[in-house]
Amino acid sequence: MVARYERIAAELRDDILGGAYPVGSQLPSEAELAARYSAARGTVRQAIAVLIAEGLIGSRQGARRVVLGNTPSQSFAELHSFAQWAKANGLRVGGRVISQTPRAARGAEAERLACGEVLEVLRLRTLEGEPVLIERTVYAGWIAPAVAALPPDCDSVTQALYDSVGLVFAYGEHLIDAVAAGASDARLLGVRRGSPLLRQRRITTTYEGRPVEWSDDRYRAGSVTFSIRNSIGSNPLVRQAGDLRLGD
Amino acid sequence: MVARYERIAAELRDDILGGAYPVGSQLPSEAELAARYSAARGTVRQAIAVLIAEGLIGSRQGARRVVLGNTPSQSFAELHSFAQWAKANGLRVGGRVISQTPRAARGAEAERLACGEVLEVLRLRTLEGEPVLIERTVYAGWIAPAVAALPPDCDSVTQALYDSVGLVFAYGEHLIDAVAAGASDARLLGVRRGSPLLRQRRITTTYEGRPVEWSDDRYRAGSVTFSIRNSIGSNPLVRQAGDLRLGD
DNA sequence: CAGTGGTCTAGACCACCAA
DNA sequence: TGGTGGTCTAGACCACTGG
Repeated sequence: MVARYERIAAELRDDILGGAYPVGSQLPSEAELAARYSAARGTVRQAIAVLIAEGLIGSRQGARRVVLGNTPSQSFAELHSFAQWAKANGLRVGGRVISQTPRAARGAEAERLACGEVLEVLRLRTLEGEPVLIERTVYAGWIAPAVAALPPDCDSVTQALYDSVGLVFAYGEHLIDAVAAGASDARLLGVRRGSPLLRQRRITTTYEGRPVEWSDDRYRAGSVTFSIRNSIGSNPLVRQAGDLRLGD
Repeated sequence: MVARYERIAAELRDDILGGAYPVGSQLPSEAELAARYSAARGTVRQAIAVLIAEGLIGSRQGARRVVLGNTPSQSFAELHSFAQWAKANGLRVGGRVISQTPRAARGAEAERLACGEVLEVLRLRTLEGEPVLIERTVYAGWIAPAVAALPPDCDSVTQALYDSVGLVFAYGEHLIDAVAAGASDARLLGVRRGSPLLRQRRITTTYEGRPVEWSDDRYRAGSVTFSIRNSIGSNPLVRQAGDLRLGD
């Protein structure tokens, strides 16, 4: 069951990506679109909110909406899983578990993951055969057995945990910065010690807000880039969650 | 004139940040909130969409909404301006222009900025007196005169351009990755050559989608962190614009 | 000033989750 | 099965942009 506004959004998106509305041009008014699609104004607004959130169009009170871009942007949804992101981009992903260690929670881990026992897993991930990512993931105790039961060459942990125990990685917070490669980072990724790595630390929770994992992921410089689109203004449907923070 | 839904959102936000609804707990139903605030359901939903976009609460069909976090998150709006972000965080910002060069657009610049003549400005920015950021900004020709007229120690270019010519930096796209410090980066930031820098390349446009600037900003490692909150699921009001990309 | 998007209402039906 | 959030409608008024 695809919602009406989703179909309208899809049509408008195709029009924009297809060049019917060039960058800088104006979209038809809400009233026109409502008539064209025989939908209520609210439904059209919902469709437009989707495109605004994708960064394709801009909006402000009193003026016609403007096309800002014509490059498709995937949602951050894929950011939850390296494997799913790679697959969506048609890339061959691989990897293996380097080490897997049950231990007591240390420092802030106990609070962050809301548990005392954790499972630490170190994985090396490859893209098109090249090592690009080191994942140091700490899983909460309650999910540790399911993680430990996975095969060491499992390509998508997210998918595997969904299939095996129905776990959904629903929400995430990500902290992104740059760090120098340590000795083990350098050896595993095949770069020199001290060379720059893009670090993404994230905490993931279930739909209920229960913490699942805390991970420190380090990408080889040049292998991947984060992309964000934003806008100022008071339009609440546009607002992005995220900001620049002080260094830890 | 503050909208009704903004005030409702503010009240709910205060309740969450104040601990009235702990992380993991459930929010009242839409019907309850509508009654409490004497507002229509749609208005309450709009308020809730704000909090969802801030990453404070999660939502899915059929289940009560859940509190996901209780740390305030500024919008990406501040990401448009280093000075405004710093000010919002109570930090003292400084900086100076290192060089300023009018020249012809090179390579992809002409297309990206939709102009032939550009102004390249190199700035060093400081936070609490410490150098943390190098900005290499290329301004489109049409705004170059206004930029050139700014004082060399101008703290907020965004603010100054708004005051002087009414220019608004309305939309932005940001590409974030890690690079090694080059010779001049290292000298200006006071770090060793080859040490990791967090790079944020961005293109900024007006409300009309007209490109204003293209910038390559490099932060000293450890000085700042990007933070992003996301969620999976089909809720259109939640969707974030942004994704992980292949290296350039 | 006309046109446009932003806000708000009141009500309806449906899909989904949990008990 | 009852309650909840997701979708959709039809209409109203207001704030703002632009000529």
